Amino acid sequence: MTVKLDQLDRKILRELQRDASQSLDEIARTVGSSKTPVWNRIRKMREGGVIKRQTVLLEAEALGLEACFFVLIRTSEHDAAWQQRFLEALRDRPEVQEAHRLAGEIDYILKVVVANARAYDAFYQALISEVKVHNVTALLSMEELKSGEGLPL
Amino acid sequence: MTVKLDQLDRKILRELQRDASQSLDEIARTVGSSKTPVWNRIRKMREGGVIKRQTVLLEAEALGLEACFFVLIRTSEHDAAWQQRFLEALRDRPEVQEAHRLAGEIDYILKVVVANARAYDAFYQALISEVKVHNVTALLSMEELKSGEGLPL
DNA sequence: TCTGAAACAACCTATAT
DNA sequence: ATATAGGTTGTTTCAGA
Repeated sequence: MTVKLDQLDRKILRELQRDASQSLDEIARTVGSSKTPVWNRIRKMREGGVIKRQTVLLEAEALGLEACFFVLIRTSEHDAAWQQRFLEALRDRPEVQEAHRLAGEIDYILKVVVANARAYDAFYQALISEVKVHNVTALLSMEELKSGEGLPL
Repeated sequence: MTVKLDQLDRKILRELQRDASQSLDEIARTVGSSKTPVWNRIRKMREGGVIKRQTVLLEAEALGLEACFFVLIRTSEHDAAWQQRFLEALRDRPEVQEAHRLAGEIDYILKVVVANARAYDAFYQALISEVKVHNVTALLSMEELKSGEGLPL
């Protein structure tokens, strides 16, 4: 089920990551190939799940989302039922941009994007009323220094 | 310079975030409008910077990037020159997917994606040799529970 | 696998409402 | 501000090498 990627595939992915609105002709030219092979490779990488989806990056501030928090969560509950409920709570909340289960002292990290501090508090209250957590630390982002450059190829 | 967004704009953005490969016709149909207005609105949102760019989301594992770390950094240096050098170090490193300056005890958080733990150590050693930092804590992700859903509209 | 070309679909502009 | 329509560009398929 693993697609093998050669240098040409990686060049194509690099271009797509940089600007997915380019035409096949443009991509073919910059990677030094022609339309059909580029198209076939893109199709295969889509089908093989290497390319998950095509999307747009939006300016959060323009949408009135001016606060970004990283939330560190410790829990005492580690049973399957609790995990399931926690997972569902995260999936249900669109403010949660990203969630990871961690190794070590801290059990989870979330990236949460909301309108303001009050909206974060509403999120926090809702979350802890749904699932029991031992300790929560919120780190407030003052400035995004880097983002959206895509994976290194 | 701020583009005002109405409900139709937001519906269009929701569709674009979900799947930017859709045709104008499809989008127009699902948001309950027709091609020309949808196209004009997209153009305005592009020009106004609401839509930053169009890209593809890739499967990191398929590219051999199997380790994801969140790195918490404390520093004692807070002068402008240090900040500048730190910023440049981050921008130069493609492993750094995201970087934020924080309020509070912890000064910075990074999201770093690399092939494995050894590659992370190489990154870490390179970083601390370039800029002086007081304290670094790395949180290793065991599992990505949520990502790439896009901003809430 | 790639090339080239033909068929098809979508984009973008202009014009009109 | 939205609809209709046509020229232009881009995508997809299919021969053949």
